[in-house]
Amino acid sequence: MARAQRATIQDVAVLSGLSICTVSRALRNLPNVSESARHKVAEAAAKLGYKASSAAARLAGGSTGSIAIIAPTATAWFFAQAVEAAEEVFADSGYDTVLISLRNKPSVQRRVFNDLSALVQRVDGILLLNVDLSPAEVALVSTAGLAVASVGMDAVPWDDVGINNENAAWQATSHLLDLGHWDLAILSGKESTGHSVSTPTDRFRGFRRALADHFLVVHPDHVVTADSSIEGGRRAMMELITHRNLPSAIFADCDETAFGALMALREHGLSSPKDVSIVGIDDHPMSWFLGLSTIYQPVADQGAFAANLLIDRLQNPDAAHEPTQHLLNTKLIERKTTRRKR
Amino acid sequence: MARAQRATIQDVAVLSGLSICTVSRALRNLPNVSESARHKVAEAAAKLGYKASSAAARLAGGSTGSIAIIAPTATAWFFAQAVEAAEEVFADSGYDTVLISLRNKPSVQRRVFNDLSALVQRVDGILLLNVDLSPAEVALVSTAGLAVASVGMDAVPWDDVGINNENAAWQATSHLLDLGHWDLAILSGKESTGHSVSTPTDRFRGFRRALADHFLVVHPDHVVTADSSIEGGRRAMMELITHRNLPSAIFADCDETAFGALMALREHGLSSPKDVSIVGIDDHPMSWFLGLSTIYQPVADQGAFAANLLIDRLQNPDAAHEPTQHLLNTKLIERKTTRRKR
DNA sequence: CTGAAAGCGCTTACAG
DNA sequence: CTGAAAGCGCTTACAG
Repeated sequence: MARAQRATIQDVAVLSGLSICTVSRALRNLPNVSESARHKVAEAAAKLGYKASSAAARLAGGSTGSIAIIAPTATAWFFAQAVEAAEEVFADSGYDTVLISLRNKPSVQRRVFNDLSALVQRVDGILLLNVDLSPAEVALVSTAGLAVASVGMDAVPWDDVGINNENAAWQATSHLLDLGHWDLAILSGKESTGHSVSTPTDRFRGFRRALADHFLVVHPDHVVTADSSIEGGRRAMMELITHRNLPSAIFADCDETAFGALMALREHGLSSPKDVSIVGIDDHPMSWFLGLSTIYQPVADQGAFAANLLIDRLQNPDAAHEPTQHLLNTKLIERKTTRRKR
Repeated sequence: MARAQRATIQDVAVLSGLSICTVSRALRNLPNVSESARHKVAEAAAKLGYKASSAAARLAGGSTGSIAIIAPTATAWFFAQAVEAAEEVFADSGYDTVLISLRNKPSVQRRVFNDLSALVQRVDGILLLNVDLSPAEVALVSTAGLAVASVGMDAVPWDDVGINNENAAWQATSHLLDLGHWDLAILSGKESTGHSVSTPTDRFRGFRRALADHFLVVHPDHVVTADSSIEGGRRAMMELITHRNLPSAIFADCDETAFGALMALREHGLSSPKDVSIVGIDDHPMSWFLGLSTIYQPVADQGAFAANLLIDRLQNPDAAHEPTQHLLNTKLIERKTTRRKR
């Protein structure tokens, strides 16, 4: 099976009556090409349906036309959203997106970053989504000579976009407090082991600050660790119900944790908001369905925004530029799982 | 920022004391290389941490080391699962995966398949996930000179893996019938407009056949079209409740449709299984949570299986080979939304 | 079994 | 503003 014969830069040069080199420059919008030459080249290229060979371009030192997205997993709702949004931005800018899932496994993460020098030659940039990097890995990435951007990462020497996690948690907790609850528990995300993702820490901090604003302190018994999943939330809630004591309101670190909590409640013949108010963070589509009060965060927007920052760097490689952090707004969505304490 | 200096095939040749050409052959496990040469090359390559430049290999006519996954969308639960499973297989075989989402837009699909000749030079193979292709597109793909495999597609000249949709629907419907229900409605997926995805048609057929097995026929009023989403299911169920009449049991074309139906029920002060039994297809993680009876289908397995078939073709390109279709088993999971009619 | 040579299709200095 | 030449790092016939 022969592959379809494709036009080469040579064909464009012949048809336009110019040299390969001028064609190359014209096609890449480089300076020092006359308007008439530019026009002829564009015309010839269009007629031939010419597309540069990315392999040849890459080998000769040009761009690869690909951007890698590295995510802790590709299946979680948050990441699927962010990945698709970024992919759209990349595709519209003419880039292929190479998807790399760490599959929530440290061993895979280790392998990916060990082989970074191999990846570097295959892509022009890397978009990191909430990847918990060690300082060594951060250094590796930032010296790889690629454009880099990320979503939801901290203290990192490249552009990042995320939300203010402390504030989001503060909003959620304050909502509970404003409803008259003073007996609060938190189902808290696992502290990260790396150094570039501090989401759980920040959210806990927001919880504590909201309490402090009401002259309340965090009760150790009312801090239960749950990995951010339905099952994790269910387990944490079970623990709270059976081994500790039920507070009147709960802040769940994310919506999926809240779903699990709701489930555990039901298994014990309890329900929300009757027996306990619950608020999460995310605004997962199922939250609407389940009537979960939550803090909305724009997920696709974060992916798209970071992707656009990356494209900007790629297009203005030499523009001097300090790493920036962009925080998108979150918003309380009151539904049915929170109500006034009585 | 200079990219890290990488070892080339030249370096390996010098260190091993052999020619570039022998190194190339040894590295690719081609015949006509002595054991001792193979050994020396392996050693030198390991010492240098050598990795072939995929750009150079590709340009010279070798493989690209990439495989494209094309999916209708990357955000739906089903596709996120299948994509991650396939990505794992590809990564373990040393391939990058290029993710292409059609974003559920015909215009994007058109663009992707128009530009197929450009994509062809960037990847060694294509994995299609439930992509509803026109005959022209099928022809385009199958003559592209690439390895191709798919999930959930029909009448297609390459390997496919899926489930028996007619049987799955039959299982679901028979479950309802076995519980004594004879007054059934179906929330049916939209008929596809292309020619290579017949999931909705097959599922409707299974529904009809199960009824026929009990000497029952499909009542037109009890066939409601719903696109496979929560919102679609909700709308369809609303239609059923307000403009038609409520049957005693419902087969929803997929779990997300069933979720929407459950929601509509609740909005009307009704509930399942009290007022109506509901069964879906998928075994979405939320189904467990909501107690939805459903037909389980292995999703990650389908993605992984198809990915492996693709890798096989890539590794044995000349093995004569008829396109095969592999059907994985489905299984009824009884939970709380279905019960005996009274 | 092994190697010298040509070439894949671009880009990058370097002259003009 | 334009072009001839070299070279990116591989693979593929073709000799030996």
